[in-house]
Amino acid sequence: MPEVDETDHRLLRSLREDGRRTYSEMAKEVGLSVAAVKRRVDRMREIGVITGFTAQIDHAKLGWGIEAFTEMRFTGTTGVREIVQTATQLPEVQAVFTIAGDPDALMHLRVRDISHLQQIIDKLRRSGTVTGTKTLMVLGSWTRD
Amino acid sequence: MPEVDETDHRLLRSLREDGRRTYSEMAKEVGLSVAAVKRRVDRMREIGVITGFTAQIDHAKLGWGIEAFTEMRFTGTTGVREIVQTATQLPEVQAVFTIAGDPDALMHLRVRDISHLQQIIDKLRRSGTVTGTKTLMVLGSWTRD
DNA sequence: AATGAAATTACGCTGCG
DNA sequence: CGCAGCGTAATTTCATT
Repeated sequence: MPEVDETDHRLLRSLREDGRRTYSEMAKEVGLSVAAVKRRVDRMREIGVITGFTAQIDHAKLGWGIEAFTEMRFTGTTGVREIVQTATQLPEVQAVFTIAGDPDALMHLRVRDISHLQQIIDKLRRSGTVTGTKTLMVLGSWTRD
Repeated sequence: MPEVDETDHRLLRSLREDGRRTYSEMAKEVGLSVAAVKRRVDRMREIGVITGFTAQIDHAKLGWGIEAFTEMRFTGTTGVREIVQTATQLPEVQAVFTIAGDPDALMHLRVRDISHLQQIIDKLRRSGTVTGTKTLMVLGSWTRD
């Protein structure tokens, strides 16, 4: 569906590195005019290749220093929608991945400290049809870009 | 340590929702002048609360439709640095989390298709001192914002 | 120390060729 | 796609509390 050529990919890479980069900067990078770059970026937003822009935050500096992944298992009758809805209401849940096989879901959590983590896991366990959890504590992380 | 007040938090929320939001928009939101908003955002970048800005991409629309998490275990002699360095050289690796306990690391992967996934897992397994892997295939995901 | 207003520069945006 | 023109935003400076 989307025709995204090599120039578009270069623009994407540039915007992933710095989402506030100006069109004139990118125009120099790819050797096009400012207007052409804007049209390409606008188009990629329209077709949904670019879904948005966001600020990257150092959560540890805001006092949310603990990061964890929790694997969750549910009863056979539990639907995906319920899983996600339960989790999204907790601000500590950064992301929910539904999984093929075992476990049923993987949740990315951010909390202030260990007792906070325990509290959130307890909430998740109590919320409905959870049959088991296993939590992986993150010691360090690296993310592309 | 960063003093981040309630106004700063409102600006952070605003910029996480839309990283290209203008200072004048945010100024209206928080009831300050454009200059004051810019100073606050600049300051949060300086102290490292805001680490950058980035474009959000729909990788499926670019043909990278498969997402997975791979848990990895290593020999006792393997250092964290080696683990991360191995992974970061593969463009398919989106993120690496080193973990307390079992497993030793969790890798977030994006690939074009299943055979591509197999190929990457093979590469990871062969690269050094891996003693075991377990891969969780992502069926669906939800991310805050 | 942080703010607002004013002035300058740069950028975003649109229409036309 | 490039060019050109106009409007808007970013950025710096200065003055104020």
